[in-house]
Amino acid sequence: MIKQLKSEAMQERGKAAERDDLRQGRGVATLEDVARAAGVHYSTVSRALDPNKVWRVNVVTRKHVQAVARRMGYQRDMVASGLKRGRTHTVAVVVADLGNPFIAPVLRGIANRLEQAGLMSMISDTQDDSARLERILNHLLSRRVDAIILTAAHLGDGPVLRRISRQGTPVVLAVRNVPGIRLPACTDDDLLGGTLAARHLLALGHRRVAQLRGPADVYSFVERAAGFSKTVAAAGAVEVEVPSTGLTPTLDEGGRLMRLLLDRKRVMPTAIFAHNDLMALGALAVMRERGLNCPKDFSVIGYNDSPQVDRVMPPLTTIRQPGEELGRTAAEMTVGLLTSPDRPPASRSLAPTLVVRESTAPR
Amino acid sequence: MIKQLKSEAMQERGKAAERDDLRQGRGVATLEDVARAAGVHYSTVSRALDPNKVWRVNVVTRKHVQAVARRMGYQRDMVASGLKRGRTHTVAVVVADLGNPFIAPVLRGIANRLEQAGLMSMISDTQDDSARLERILNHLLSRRVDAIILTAAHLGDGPVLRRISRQGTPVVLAVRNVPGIRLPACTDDDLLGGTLAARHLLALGHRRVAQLRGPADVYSFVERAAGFSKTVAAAGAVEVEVPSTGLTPTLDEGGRLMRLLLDRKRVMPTAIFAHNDLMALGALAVMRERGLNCPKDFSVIGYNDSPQVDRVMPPLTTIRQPGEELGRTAAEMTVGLLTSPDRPPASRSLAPTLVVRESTAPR
DNA sequence: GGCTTTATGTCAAACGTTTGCCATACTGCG
DNA sequence: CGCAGTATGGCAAACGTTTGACATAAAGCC
Repeated sequence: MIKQLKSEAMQERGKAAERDDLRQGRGVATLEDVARAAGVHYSTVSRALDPNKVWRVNVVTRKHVQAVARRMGYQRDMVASGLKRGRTHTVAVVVADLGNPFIAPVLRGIANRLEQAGLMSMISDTQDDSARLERILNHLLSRRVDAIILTAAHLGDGPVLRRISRQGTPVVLAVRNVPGIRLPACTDDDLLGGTLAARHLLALGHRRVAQLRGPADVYSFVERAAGFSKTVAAAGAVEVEVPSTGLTPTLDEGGRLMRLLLDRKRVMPTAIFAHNDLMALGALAVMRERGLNCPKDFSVIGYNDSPQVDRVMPPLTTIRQPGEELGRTAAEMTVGLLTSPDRPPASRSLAPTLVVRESTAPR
Repeated sequence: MIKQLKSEAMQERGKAAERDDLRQGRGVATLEDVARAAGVHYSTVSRALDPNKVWRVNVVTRKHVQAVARRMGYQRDMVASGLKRGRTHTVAVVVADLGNPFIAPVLRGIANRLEQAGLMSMISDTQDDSARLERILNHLLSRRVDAIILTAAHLGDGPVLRRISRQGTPVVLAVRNVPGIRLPACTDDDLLGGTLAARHLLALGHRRVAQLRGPADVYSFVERAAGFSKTVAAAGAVEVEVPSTGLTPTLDEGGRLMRLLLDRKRVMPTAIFAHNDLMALGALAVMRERGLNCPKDFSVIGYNDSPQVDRVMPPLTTIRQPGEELGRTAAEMTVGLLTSPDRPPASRSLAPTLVVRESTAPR
């Protein structure tokens, strides 16, 4: 009965004010606009719309306020909210190269999981350059992103990452790890991946092999190289050295290394382990332009199982990294870190698998 | 002389305060921290660090403040600044599908241009779903992004876009246009693209052709279809209808349509125009699984010239959209819109080109 | 010397939310 | 009826920056 009255009174107050629904700022309603229209104080509106605070407001008032807010199309201003609460509900995702098709599933995994948690992802591209990375990280810090998922780490980035982390923004490493850093990471087991690649080539009877190496300051490639070399050596096979490593793990660099290898007038390998699919594709292109055939002249194995490499010519044998799962898990860890910052999630390493196609053949 | 004194006094004041450089909040310096350390009012710090306001502060003070700020690693809090100024220096880029390799160059073009203007890009993926798009747009609004570059528009999105635009956030259309909307757009000339595809097939002697259509509510595909059909009809050739259109322009849908076409026990086309490369690839996969050969049994032409389609089997004939340029131009328009909101940039339509490879052959 | 300029810094009010605290009114209880 | 207890809403101070308005002092001018 009393509630009834209350409600009616509110509607009266309401009507009077609703005529000029919005002040004419941006065409967006603020708490104060809604408050005026609903005939209550704006703090009440704030509470009525905050699931964690609704219990502070009477159910009748709440319904009324919510209705008015909905009608006016009120949307909480995340900037103001972010300033006050210190949470922007934004997670930055830093990638090395958006042009690498492998990254797409990772991003999808991340975005999907983050969205479930009400977080948005903000993607930036370092172009595999540490200086750019540092600039980007500073920028992100000043934007107060809630966390950073970094898939573009180089070995030398440790100090910067520690600084960022110390300043209070959680950092989660994905895909690329940095050894010795105390940061949760979700990566592929690259040592195993390199081993699988070597075993496959050895099993096909290859005794002279070579690697087209990715950047030496990226841990993933260091590990792939190590796993590969160790396995090759253990089998007593010989590894032919390519006199350079890729500056970036890209098509062009893969091509450059392949040319370098071919131009050395020395003993040739019969099989090649490219540190990622893009480099493998680059190498294949060079082979084609020199009239060489894969897998006849060279067996080639890539890494990542990027989308579409099953359709190139020849379909690429490769090591599959579980891209989407890596992304999802990294996002999962990030969410965990945000909800309970005290207990940081344990790092995880996911096992890659060998995918045999037609770019590798028995010797 | 006087300035000298001033400077010394400042240093005195400074020293006293610098001992406890930071209040212990987040490990980040605020204007007030810097002000205390430098012995001036925080508004002075704000001005000393704002290129547009430095003239308001004496050169000695300025140098001093800047030095202190640098030493303390001060970084302007973009959230607070955004709240006050109403500019977040963030541009949202909305894409339909990050898994579409064609989008990578577009994004690179956008990011590079925006970065020059001191803007960050925030990427989100609608998965080609209008409901998701609306949710995302609302979210972006509440985050007060400075502008939105939309590459994922559907025909039905007009009202939503108008609403967003009316509420004060500039929207620029890229890649996909929406006819009749008064929004600057930077798109490919899809009508021409469809025409080029048809001409190419006709020139090869094909008289029965079919289209694997992208979503009927995306203008790009409508245009491609129109350009193609018109040209085919004008030449007196016959267009075999596929009894469905792709729900999304993806690999799977391309495959589905191809199956549908093959399963109809009716007259078969000799050439196929897939509305994008992904759909073409999907169709090729189905052909392979049915033991059909491209280009022997069917010539196939795609659209976009996505990265890597020159390496698939058979290398894909396709219509090239200038992805990076599309992105760069859209970003350019956005920057223009932000610097002079009064005079909106004119829409632009870039011409596509035919890229002939091996998936098309004479009939 | 008294006057107006000009240069430079400080003050304080925003921006839109969030939230601890207070005021009020109502409830239940002896 | 008086009092503690509870439910509910308002008040106002933050969050960190920006910026118009003001204060102060020095400089220029007659």
